[in-house]
Amino acid sequence: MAGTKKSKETVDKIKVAARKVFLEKGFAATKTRDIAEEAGINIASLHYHFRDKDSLFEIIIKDAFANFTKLLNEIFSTENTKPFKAKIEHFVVHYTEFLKANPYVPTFLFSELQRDPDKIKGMVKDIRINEDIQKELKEMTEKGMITPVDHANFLTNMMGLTVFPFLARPIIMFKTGIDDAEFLDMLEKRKKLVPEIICKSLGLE
Amino acid sequence: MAGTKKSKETVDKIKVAARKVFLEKGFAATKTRDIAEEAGINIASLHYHFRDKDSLFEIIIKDAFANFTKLLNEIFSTENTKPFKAKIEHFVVHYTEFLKANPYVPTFLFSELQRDPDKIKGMVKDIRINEDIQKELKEMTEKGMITPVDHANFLTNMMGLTVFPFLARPIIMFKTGIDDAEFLDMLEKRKKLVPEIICKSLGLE
DNA sequence: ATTTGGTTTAATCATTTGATTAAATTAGTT
DNA sequence: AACTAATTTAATCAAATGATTAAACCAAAT
Repeated sequence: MAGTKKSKETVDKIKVAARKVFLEKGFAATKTRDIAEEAGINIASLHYHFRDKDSLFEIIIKDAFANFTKLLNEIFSTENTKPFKAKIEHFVVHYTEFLKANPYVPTFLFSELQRDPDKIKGMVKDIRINEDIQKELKEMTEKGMITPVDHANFLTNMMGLTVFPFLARPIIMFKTGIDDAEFLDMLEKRKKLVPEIICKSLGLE
Repeated sequence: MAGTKKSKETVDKIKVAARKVFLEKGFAATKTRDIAEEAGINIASLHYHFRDKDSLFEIIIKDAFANFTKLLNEIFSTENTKPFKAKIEHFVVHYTEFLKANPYVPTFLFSELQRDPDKIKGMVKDIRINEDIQKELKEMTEKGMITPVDHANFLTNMMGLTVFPFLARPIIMFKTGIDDAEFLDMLEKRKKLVPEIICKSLGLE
């Protein structure tokens, strides 16, 4: 077919641009013209490759969510034989780095999911982490290694402590008067701090 | 002056409606017509009492932020002589109840602050909590009661553990398969759990 | 070189949306 | 009751915005 190659480039340019603008501004504040301009293409071309604003958004948010949750499954897989604390460290390090590279993702996801909570159902099913974590927590409890915890609270705590600094970043920076470098340093230290907090809360070690 | 009383009612109706719609949908997704309809008034009346959409929004977001941070100052005031753990419990209980009554506030604030980070400067200055907490943490450290922590991490952890469940609520509920009642129960238990985690992390008690 | 089919563009449409205007209405004052 | 000033309303405007159309363009096949 003719022109196929060039088209693929355009599709990619649009996706990259759409991802950038949607993540920064959210769905409603994003204008199709913003995306077209960011991509350096015509608005009509956008509609030629993607039916409309909604379907383009659908693709971007699904992708963002998949990226965000991808790591989870690997790290806490039962096939992973690392010590539990090492898994937690792995989690915190990986998500801290991911969020440093994708700072807009959490606010974007939470805010768009709040506007359309049903959207979750189609996206969250890939997360298979629960069963594995639940199993490992149960085993460790039975061996007397940790205080009993349900996996919902465990995950909430670990994710909350990891993600929250990124959500509250402007407030933290402004109130403590630290600059970007110092904030990054804080994140760096939290790679050790957060796993310690979680382990202490479990009575582990 | 004539009509003053009726006008005050209208102003209140508009504020209540604006708060509701802005918090649920965010600035960009909110149409002035949505607010007018919710308030049961005419669009022009909205512009008569508030210059434009922006200035109405300004009022709402400032109010939301003030409400959100109001409790902070009281609870951790140096004039408050409660044991430190009791202050933490107080914090978690109060914020959990506040967020149960105002579930849209965190996502709304984080997402709007991300879109316009400079807006913070005008809003966060009322938070006087830092000095007091910093002082109390320092004193306890010197007395050998706790492991050293800086107040930025302390606040981040305490707020993160308290607020995060509300942000991730739809995900938590869907993945764990719990219903509203069970989620509220989880929140209830976290009123004890979170202070324990924080205290353990400090080596307190 | 011409044809063919996919792709891109400029121009334009219809609707939405923030905002305004001028008239109508209401409540207090004389 | 008539007047006055504040408030509310219906009607409308201008700009922004999502989407479409028809023509131009480009690359491969014949």
